[in-house]
Amino acid sequence: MEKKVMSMGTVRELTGLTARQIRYYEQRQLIFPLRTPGGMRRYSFSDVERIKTIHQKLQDGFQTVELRKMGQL
Amino acid sequence: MEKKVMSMGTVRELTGLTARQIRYYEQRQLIFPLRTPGGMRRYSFSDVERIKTIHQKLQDGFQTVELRKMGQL
DNA sequence: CGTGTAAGGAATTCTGACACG
DNA sequence: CGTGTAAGGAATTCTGACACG
Repeated sequence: MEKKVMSMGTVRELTGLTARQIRYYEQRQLIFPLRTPGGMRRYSFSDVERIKTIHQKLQDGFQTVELRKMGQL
Repeated sequence: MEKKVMSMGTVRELTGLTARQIRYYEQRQLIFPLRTPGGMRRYSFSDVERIKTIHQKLQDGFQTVELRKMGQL
């Protein structure tokens, strides 16, 4: 499940989040999608799970900086 | 591995085949990718394996019609 | 039969910015 | 801080067709 194979659209479907949210988590150094030669992001199933957890934590009141420090998620 | 999550580009990478070949196998009823509302194809890891097998069989001299009859691959 | 390619269009994604609170 | 949105461009994919052998 580590293979980075899905594009933004699929991740949006699987997580229920918006592209904006997903990209923001990356900007905050919480996820690290791969890039195709053309610049497109590629995510793994693990990334999807991580994104869900991140969003959940944010709902619980945490901030992205804290989540980054926590490391695991 | 049944989830249809990857687009053509990823499948091309994982199989080493061209989009033309992959679409042809679909036209021959050997694989059945999902379609996004916008008409884009989505494949699963199982599809990728199946595509590899199909190509191998073709190399072995089989024809798509025969492969379809065989069913399993 | 299985695959290559040029052609034109449509869907998808990307970045940087302005906005809100 | 986390997210929405309009803007313009670039990458990706789609289909139908002509070609070859």
